[in-house]
Amino acid sequence: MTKTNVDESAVPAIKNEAVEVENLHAEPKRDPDSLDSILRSEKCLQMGEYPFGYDFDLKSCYGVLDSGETREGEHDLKLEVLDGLLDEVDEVDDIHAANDLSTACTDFLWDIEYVEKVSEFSCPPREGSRFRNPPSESHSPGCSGSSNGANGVSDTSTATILESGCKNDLLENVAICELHIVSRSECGCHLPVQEQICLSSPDTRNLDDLDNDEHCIIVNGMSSDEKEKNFGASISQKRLRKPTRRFIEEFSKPKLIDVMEIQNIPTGASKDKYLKVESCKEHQVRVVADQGEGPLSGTGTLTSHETRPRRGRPKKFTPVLDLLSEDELSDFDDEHVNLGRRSKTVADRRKHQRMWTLSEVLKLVDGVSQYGVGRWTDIKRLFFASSAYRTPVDLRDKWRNLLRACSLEKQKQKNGRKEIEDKLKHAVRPLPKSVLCRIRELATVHPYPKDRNTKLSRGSHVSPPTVSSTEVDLASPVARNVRRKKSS
DNA sequence: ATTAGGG
DNA sequence: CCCTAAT
Repeated sequence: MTKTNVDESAVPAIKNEAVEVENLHAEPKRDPDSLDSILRSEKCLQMGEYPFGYDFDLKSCYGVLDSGETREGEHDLKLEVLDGLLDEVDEVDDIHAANDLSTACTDFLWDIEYVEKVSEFSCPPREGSRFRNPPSESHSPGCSGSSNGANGVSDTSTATILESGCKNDLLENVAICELHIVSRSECGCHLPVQEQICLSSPDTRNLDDLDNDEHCIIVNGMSSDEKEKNFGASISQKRLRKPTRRFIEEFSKPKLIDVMEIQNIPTGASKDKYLKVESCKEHQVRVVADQGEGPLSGTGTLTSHETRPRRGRPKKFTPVLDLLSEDELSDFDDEHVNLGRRSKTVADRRKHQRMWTLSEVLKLVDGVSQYGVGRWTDIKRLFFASSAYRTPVDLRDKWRNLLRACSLEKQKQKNGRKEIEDKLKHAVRPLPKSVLCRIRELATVHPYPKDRNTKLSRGSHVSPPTVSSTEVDLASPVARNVRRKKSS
């Protein structure tokens, strides 16, 4: 009896999974036929009715997933177009946001269902007739028992969960569930995970030079083979409950760090994550609620679509809980969990870091040369319109850092001191000399507010009109009006 | 809402 | 990168 029961709980999981995959990759409004039926069936699923067979759902889902060459090519087409437009619009973010929204609601319902299942785990299925599990279509390997289920999972997942210390017998079922949760996170349902795959590809330099937008394209451009593989895997995994994004983030962290270290990308704040995970051993239950608000993106460095909502400027709040995105839901949880200890550690603050690519720096330099220092909003509008991350403040911060780097370089040239050499060596990504040059020139034309006095005093006289850089001259009409704080 | 400055 | 104060 127990056996059948497990099977049944697996079935809706699979269906749910499939639907989510669909949601993830097809922004609605195309192909009313299959999509509608899927959505409808999803709805029914939530209500506990299964008018369509398991068979049907799988087929339609696969059909959609294969959309590459079938009649549903429209989906891919649209995605491609979107990706192509990345430089102009931010729609991709919206898409993913939409997905989050749609899945969040489903998950809410699903959680309820899940609780039911667990609570009557040992009881014979009362509503068993609803679930059909045609052997012919069974894509789920070893769904017949808990141990089998665990075997179906990748080593990493298993290790991770063991690491998390799910030793409690009472939690055994939960543990199984979590195995699948984690495995799901590695199945490529979430784009960031897919990106890991991409990032492990050999050509690191290229990635570095690419814009993050371009990352996105790469990710979406994954060969259909890989896609199929991933989705196939995801569908075949039994999953009882979708993890919160925070959960995924925590437990996939080690992998991210591995990738980063291979690439020599400094992990920065990520180290804190380790500590956090460690501490979670003791408070398993808290794992879900107590994590940062970021999606699997983690240190945004590796993310493709990063929808990091900036804390400083919260967009309009939607009072209705059901309408909140998953991130916001997590935040909501956080509010309750954190009520007691509101203090935020440094680790919490610096969770989102996105490495500045060379092209971004160039854009920034261009922007400064055009607008001058201080009009960060304008620069953002003109040069970083496509990157939702990078707020004007970020630009300013980056510029500050660039200047710092330049001055460091200068010091090195002046007196080749060892300290400075070391500092430069440890610098994350030594900037090309040309860029450094431009920055230095701009620095003299548009001195950064704070350094203004020091620079002016030390450099005795700055010669404004003597700028060699061409684009600065081109932009000078604008730049000159800008923010020349009279040095009183 | 934007910017500067500090952490 | 985040936060806060000032504008």
